Formats: sequence, structure tokens, C-alpha cells
Amino acid sequence: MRTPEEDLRVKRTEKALRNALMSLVGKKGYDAITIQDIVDEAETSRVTFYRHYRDKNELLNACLDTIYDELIQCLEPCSLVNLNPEKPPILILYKYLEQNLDLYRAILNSQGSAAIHKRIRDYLAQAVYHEIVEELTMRQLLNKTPIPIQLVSLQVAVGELGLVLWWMDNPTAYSAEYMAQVSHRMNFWGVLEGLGIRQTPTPLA
Amino acid sequence: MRTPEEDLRVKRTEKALRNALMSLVGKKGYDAITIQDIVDEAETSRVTFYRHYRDKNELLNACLDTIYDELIQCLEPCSLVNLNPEKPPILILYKYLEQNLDLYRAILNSQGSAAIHKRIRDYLAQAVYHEIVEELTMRQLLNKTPIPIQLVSLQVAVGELGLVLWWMDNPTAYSAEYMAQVSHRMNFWGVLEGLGIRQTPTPLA
DNA sequence: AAAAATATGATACACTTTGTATCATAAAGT
DNA sequence: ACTTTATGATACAAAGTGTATCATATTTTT
Repeated sequence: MRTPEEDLRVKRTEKALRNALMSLVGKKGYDAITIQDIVDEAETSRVTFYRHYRDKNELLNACLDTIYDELIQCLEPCSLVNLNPEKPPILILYKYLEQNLDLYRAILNSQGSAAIHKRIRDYLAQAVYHEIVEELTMRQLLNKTPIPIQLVSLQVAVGELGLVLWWMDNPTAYSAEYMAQVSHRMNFWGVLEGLGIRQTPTPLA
Repeated sequence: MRTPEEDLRVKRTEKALRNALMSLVGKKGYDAITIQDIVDEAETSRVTFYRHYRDKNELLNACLDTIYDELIQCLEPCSLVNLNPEKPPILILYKYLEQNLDLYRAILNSQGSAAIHKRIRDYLAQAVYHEIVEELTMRQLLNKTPIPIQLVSLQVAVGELGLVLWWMDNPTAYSAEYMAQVSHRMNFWGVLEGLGIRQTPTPLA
């Protein structure tokens, strides 16, 4: 039997490279980082880098897979379209990003960030989609929405994520708690409209 | 009197460079374009390029200034927070982008696109902001909003723009008209909530 | 524990791209 | 016509990318 993906050296090297990139991205920003920088930080050689990743972007994707798993685990336990506008589930995302603001700001503002934004957006949209379907099934309102659920979900995703991204560049303007509450509240009414559900408005705390 | 910025040759060269980049970006995508590609297409020399722009990004910004003026002129005559949810002003943006979909898709999906997204987002947000202030002044509701106008505007901007960007990658799913109507309708209720104005819901056409 | 397999590091190389310098020439402005 | 300035050709230094080779070190397998 061979040892295709299980060699200790391989795992060690790849982990070191990932850690190196994540560490550097917070210092000098993704775009300015060279392969040499990465292997210096990882204490390995340039040749070795190319044996594992085709280029910097492929390494970034490997890093994102890791980060992404973390993020998903953060968001897993909460309901994103919580039909109570006062309890913003997106707050979990704000708090998560707040913990390593410098790092995530560097990542989400890098040149290759568009792909990352899309990835998060689509994940959020999908999560919202499933929740809406569940909620509507319970209320026996499925297939009766004035706007396709796909678009309602997408609207929530871009609305919430858009404010998150803005806030990351302007973190002092409002607290994470306030942002989450406000953002969720506005999106909430769009969702109700899109799904054909209406509720009596409640005052903001 | 000198001729600082008005030499015919300068104007001709810079225009040729801008056109070259815009043309190439639709063919091979922004990231893959080299300075040599640009000057070949523009039928000038690399040295000349550097006399006018520091790098590719600076040229892109010059291009965007031009495009951006066009875009603003497109959006100028319309009200972005039109308080009638059935008349979506953002449709103008959809129609504008639809005209040169390949070009704008290439630009808005390029590696450096995050800065462009932000620029459009902030423009939209600012435009919405001014309109809201006007509307609220008329209704004598200024400074009485449950959510800061800045955040309401931003929410509208990211909501509308987010759907536009998604649609550009999925242009066949729904028509520009439908997207605009749906997006505007959902945002509309968020705005009403954010501003403390309420209206009786109307059915979607 | 020995043998086989494989990942690593050092070095070297070809290649692409970037950005600058120089200088004769062409084309604009006055 | 005269002056000023932009252009193009050529050359060059520097940085970065990606590949090839081979001896060495480490891991897995027997």
C-alpha cells in the first residue's frame, strides 16, 4: 500500500504554508506577498511550495477552506431568517469577524477578494433558502410566495453581508451589536414582503 | 503660456490606452493583461505608457472615471428610493449593464474588482442618502428615524447592488425588469421600516 | 532494523514582466 | 520659423515565476 496523502512531511509542510500565508496576510496584505515571503515564513523552500500548490491563489483557497469550516460552524447553530426582528442571528458573524478584524480585513480587501465575497454570499443565501423553505412548509405557504424564494434569500444574503463588509472598513462607526440589529431589522421586512407574510411592526429597542 | 495637459498627442495617447484596456478586458480578462498587451493594442510603446500611468491599475481607474461618468448620467434623472415600490429606478442600472454585459462582467469579476464594487456602492449609498433626506425634510420627519439614515442608505445600496452583481453572473435566470422590480420592492419595505414610515402593502404586478 | 519509497533543500536556469534611462526623431504649440 | 514637448527604439536592472536536477533526510513498508 502506498502513502498518497498521508505522509507526515506533507501534512506538516502544507500546514506550515497555510499558516505562513494567514500570518503574512495580516501584516502586508495578500497582494504584496510573494512565494518567497511565504516559504521564508514557513521555513521551507520555494521548490517545495510548488510541489504542493500551483500558485499563491491555490494556497489561499486551501486556507479559505479551513477558515470557511470555522465560519460555518459559527453560523451552524443559528437561524438566519429568524422571524423575530429583535434577535439578529447575523451578530454571530460580526462577533466572529471582530475577533480577528485585521486578518479578515486584509483577506476581504485583497485583490482576489471578489471570489471570497461570492463564496460567503452564496453560502449565506443557501442557508437562508433552506430556512425559509422550512418556515414556509410549517406555515403551509410554500409555492405561494409573491417573490421566488431564491431571490428573497439572495436579498437577505447580500443585504446582511454588504453591511458586514462596510462595517469592517468602518468598525468604529457603530458597534457590532447595533449593526447586526439594524441590518437584520431592515432585511426582515423585505423578507416578509417577499414571502407574503406580514406582521405588525414593533419599535426598535 | 505652456501646454500642460492639453497637448493633442497626450490626449490621443491616453485615449488610445484607455480604449485598449477596455477592449482587452472583454477579451482576456483584466488580470491576464500586461502592459505590453495594452500598448500593442493601442499601437504605442511601453515607455510611453509609463509616461502617462504608473501602472495598470492607474489606467483602470482612468477608464473607470470615464465609465463612471456615463453611469452617473444614467442614474442622474431617477429617484433611487422612489417611494412607489412598483417603479424600480434601479432598472436603469440593469439596462445599462445589459448593453455591454461581457465588458462589465469582465470588469466586475476581475481581481481588482473589490475597489470598484465599493466605489459603486458608496456612490449609490450617497445618492440614496440625499434622496432620503429630501423626502424626510418634505415630510418633516428628519432626525426622527428609528435607524440612522446613513445605514438605511447603505442597506439599500448593498441590497440593490448585490442583486445586480448576482444577476450579472446569472443573467438568464430572470429578466432585468423582473430583477429590478423584485429587488426594489424588498428594499423598499426595509427603507420604510428604517425610516419609521409605514404604508399599506400592495400586490406585486 | 533494514530496505524501499518519497519528500525536501540547494542550486541553477529560462522566462516573463516591470519600471527606468537615454537619445534621436516627430509632432505639437507659439 | 522656432521652441517645446511627446514619442519610439533600444538597452538595462531588478523582481518574480515556474521547472529541472540531484544529493540528502525522513517516512513508510517489509
